Amino acid sequence: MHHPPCMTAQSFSIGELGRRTRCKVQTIRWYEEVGLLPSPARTEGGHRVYGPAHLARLDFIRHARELGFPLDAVRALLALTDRPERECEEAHALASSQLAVVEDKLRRLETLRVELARMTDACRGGVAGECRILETLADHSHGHCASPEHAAVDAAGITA
Amino acid sequence: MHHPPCMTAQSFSIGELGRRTRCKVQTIRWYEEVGLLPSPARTEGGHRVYGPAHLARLDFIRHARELGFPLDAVRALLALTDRPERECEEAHALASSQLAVVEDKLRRLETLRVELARMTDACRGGVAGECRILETLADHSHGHCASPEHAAVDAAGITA
DNA sequence: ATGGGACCTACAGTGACTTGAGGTTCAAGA
DNA sequence: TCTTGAACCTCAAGTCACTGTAGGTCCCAT
Repeated sequence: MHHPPCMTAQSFSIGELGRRTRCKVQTIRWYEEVGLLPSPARTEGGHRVYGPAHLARLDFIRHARELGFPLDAVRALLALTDRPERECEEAHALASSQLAVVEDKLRRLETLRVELARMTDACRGGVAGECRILETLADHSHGHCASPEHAAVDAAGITA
Repeated sequence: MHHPPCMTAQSFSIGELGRRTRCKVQTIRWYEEVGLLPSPARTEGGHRVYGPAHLARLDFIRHARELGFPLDAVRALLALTDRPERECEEAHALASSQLAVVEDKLRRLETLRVELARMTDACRGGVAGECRILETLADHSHGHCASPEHAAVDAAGITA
């Protein structure tokens, strides 16, 4: 078990970068591939070598992703940090639309929680033929209340 | 503009089934392909013809999906309805694990909501270089509190 | 007979990665 | 110096639950 290679304060390997950002190595490589993270320098043998700028940028990306911003929004936010003289209206718009998305999901998940809780509560064990859970699922007139056009939308997904 | 074809109480087309279950036609075909919905009879010309049993089964599937059960769970639940003499323990286990998933997501989304609200609140307009939103995202020591091993897990996804 | 909506198959694309195969490089210990 | 084996490399395919497209066929009211 040896220590990580090329591990200084200024320069580190992809594995070390992953450790510092709680990000999988493959994910880092993928962010590079899709242009979120600039291609780093390489060793003679072809291993990636990162510096503090990469670390900061990846931290930014991870934080934004953890808040549920889709990659396109992350890209737009990164572009803003690269041009600090521009107005930050766009950042505000992206953040508040993400807030709206999250609030909407909270409302819908709460509805699901209530129905699931009712289901599990009603089931008193026994045979599948008499199971309340299965009955509820089979009930044609179940009480979901999404608007028609958004009926089946993303209720499974709830993807931030 | 003609009325839907072969549209009786007992037998109907894929389009009519979709209308009755709020389910897209392609999705129905896909459920058939992956074995959730049995292959229906066909007309001479090859059009699918469904009956009440298909309608009931698809309603069941849609309802379970809307509650966020993954397809494998839906498959297991359907298997139980097909064997009503078996114990419903499994249904109970599936429902309560789904409830736990939803509750976990609610907790995490609430955390996100608070942080996003704080961010948008703090931003008072101006130039990107001074934007609170961008600063917060860039802040290395941001206050997310997920456990280490679940840190970046699905915070973007929040997939039910 | 005709027009055109509804249907058919087959395949590609989505988001955001994850997993796998198969091979190469690096650094520590002997 | 050599060996070991974790960490690295590329490329390709798989995940989930669909959605969308292309190019054709069928059905049925007029």
